[in-house]
Amino acid sequence: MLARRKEYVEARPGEEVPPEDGLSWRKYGQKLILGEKYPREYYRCPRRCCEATKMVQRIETEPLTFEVTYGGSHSCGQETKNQNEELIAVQQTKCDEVGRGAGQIFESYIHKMVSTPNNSYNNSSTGVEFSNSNSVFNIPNSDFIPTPTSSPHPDMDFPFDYSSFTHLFGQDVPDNSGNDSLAALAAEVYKLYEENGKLNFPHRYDKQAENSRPSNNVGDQS
DNA sequence: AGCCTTTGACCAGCG
DNA sequence: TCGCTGGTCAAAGGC
Repeated sequence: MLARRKEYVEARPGEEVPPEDGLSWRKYGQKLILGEKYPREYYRCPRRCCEATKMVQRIETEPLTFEVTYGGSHSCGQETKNQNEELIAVQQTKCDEVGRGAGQIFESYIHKMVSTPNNSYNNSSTGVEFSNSNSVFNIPNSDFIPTPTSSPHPDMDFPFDYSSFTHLFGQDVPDNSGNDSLAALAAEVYKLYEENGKLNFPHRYDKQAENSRPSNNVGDQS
C-alpha cells in the first residue's frame, strides 16, 4: 500500500483554487464524494513511470481551505528538482498574504512547515533553514522545536513558545503578555523579523522569480 | 501531434 | 449476492 500524507492548504487571497505545490500534475478524474459539497479531484504525475498521485478536496466548512492527500512519491525525481521552485511558490503565497495580516501569514507558514514532509525553507542569504524532514526543525544550533506527528490543521496542536521563537529567529522576541493569541504573537515576531530584513519578501520575489515561478497544476486553472 | 481537462462508465472493496 | 461508494479509465474535445 502506498504511503499517504495529508496537507491542508489555503487559497491565495482573491482566488478560490489551492496554491501550486511546485510539482506538475495531470488531472485524471473528478468525483463528487458523498457528504461533500465540492467534488474531489484526482491528479497523477504526468510522467508515466511515476506513481505519484494526489487528491484535492475543498473543505465545505472552510471553502478557501483544501485538503490535499498525496499518494506515493515522485519516483521521477520531480520533488527534488523543483524544491527551489516550491520555495518560491511558498514565498509568493507569503507575499500575497501580507495584506491579510502578519499573524495569519505566520500561522500559514507554520502550517506549511509542519505539514509538509521533506519540505524545507532555506534562505541562503541569511542562513535560515527550516526543515521537518527529520522530525525536528533543522535550525542551526537548535533542536528546540518539535514536529507534530500529525497535521496541525485546523488548530495549532504543538507547543510553540517564546524560547522557540527566540531560537527560530535568532533574537529575543518581546513578551506579548496581555494577548496570548498566537496570531498576535506571530504578528509581533513577523514584524520584528521583517524589520530586520530577514525575510525574502514580495519585492524581492518580483525581481527574481517571475520567470522561474512554477507553472501550475490546479492552482492556475480557471 | 501531443498533452490537457472533462465526464460518464467501469471496477473493486466493503458492509 | 447485491448495492453503495471511492477511485480509475478512457473517449471526446480543446488548446
